[in-house]
Amino acid sequence: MASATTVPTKPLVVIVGPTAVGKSGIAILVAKALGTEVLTADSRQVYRDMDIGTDKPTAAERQGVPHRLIDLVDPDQPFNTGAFRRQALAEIARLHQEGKVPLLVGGTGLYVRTVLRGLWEGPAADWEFRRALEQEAGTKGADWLYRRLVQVDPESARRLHPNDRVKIVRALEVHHLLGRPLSEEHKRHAFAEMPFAPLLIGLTRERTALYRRVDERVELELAKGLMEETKRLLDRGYGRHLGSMKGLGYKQMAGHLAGDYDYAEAVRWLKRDTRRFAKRQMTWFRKEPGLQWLSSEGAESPEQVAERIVDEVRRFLRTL
RNA sequence: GCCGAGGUAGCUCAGUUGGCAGAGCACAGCCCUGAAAAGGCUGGUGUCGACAGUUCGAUUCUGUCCCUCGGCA
Repeated sequence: MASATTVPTKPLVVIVGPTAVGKSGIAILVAKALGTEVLTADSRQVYRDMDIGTDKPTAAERQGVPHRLIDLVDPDQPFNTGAFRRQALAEIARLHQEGKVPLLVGGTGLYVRTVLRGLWEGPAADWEFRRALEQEAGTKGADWLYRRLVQVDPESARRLHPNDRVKIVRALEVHHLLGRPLSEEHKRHAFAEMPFAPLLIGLTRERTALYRRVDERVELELAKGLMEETKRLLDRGYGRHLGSMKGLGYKQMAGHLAGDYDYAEAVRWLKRDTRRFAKRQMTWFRKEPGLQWLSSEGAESPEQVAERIVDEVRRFLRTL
């Protein structure tokens, strides 16, 4: 780990942005121009056999550019930020060794952040413990978890809303496993690592144009067979409770297939939820330090955007 | 033309026995350290169709008019 006083010199180019902004296509062009590969930072594309719903580029679309960090696990295998980061660091190290500029591209803000600024090396999820906690919460009332957190880690309790079950459970889990409050560990870590010299580019578009692209992309995924893909996954025993099946697209299609709502509603909700997701991504990336935004207009071709990025990268590499 | 129903938030509608109007959705802002496409928080001034009347006070009652949707001609 590089300390704050040594200036990192190993370059890392990162392209982030909301879903449907056009990252994948542009990234392939940039990677080609730079003679490198694409490292995908996407928490959904890590799952094998989930292709249409996660909008993985096809072999033809990849144009011979190798893509890494996708298809890492089966849909029922646990995956998490830490696993992603370890594999990402390994790929980055390899590319540096080969004299290539690593290019990290994706929309999962947390994954990108842990590569750029580190991750507190705490214990991974203990699903057994979580299940037991949830069960106890079932009998002792909904606010029992929160009250317990107030006792054990008041700082975390102050930062979390009583309704935020997922994060309350994680804080309790860490305290249970380590005997120390999560809030202290996070405060100490503070995302202060800086292993690379980063160039951080955020792709964006005008909001209504972005939302139009979201709707179009949903329609395209449906036309490509999102429903059939979902059915295939369910038939293979990947149930709705799995984290991978809670992703956009699969969640709505599975709900419809189970008879919860009709097809038109499933599509409407998928579009809505994807728009909301894009909005949340924008909120996340907005506060990523050092990020420079690159807004592309509707008329601008992916080639033109890629060219602007490549120019930026060349300028950046000269400064190292 | 007549009869009926209705005109309230961007949309669908609720409501006020007359007292500064409220839900869902849409949308906007935000939080986030091994589930992160997950999970969570916050945000509602809108000529209550127009004009006049009654009233301390009208979106609510009365009258006239305008518009929309049905039905009958």
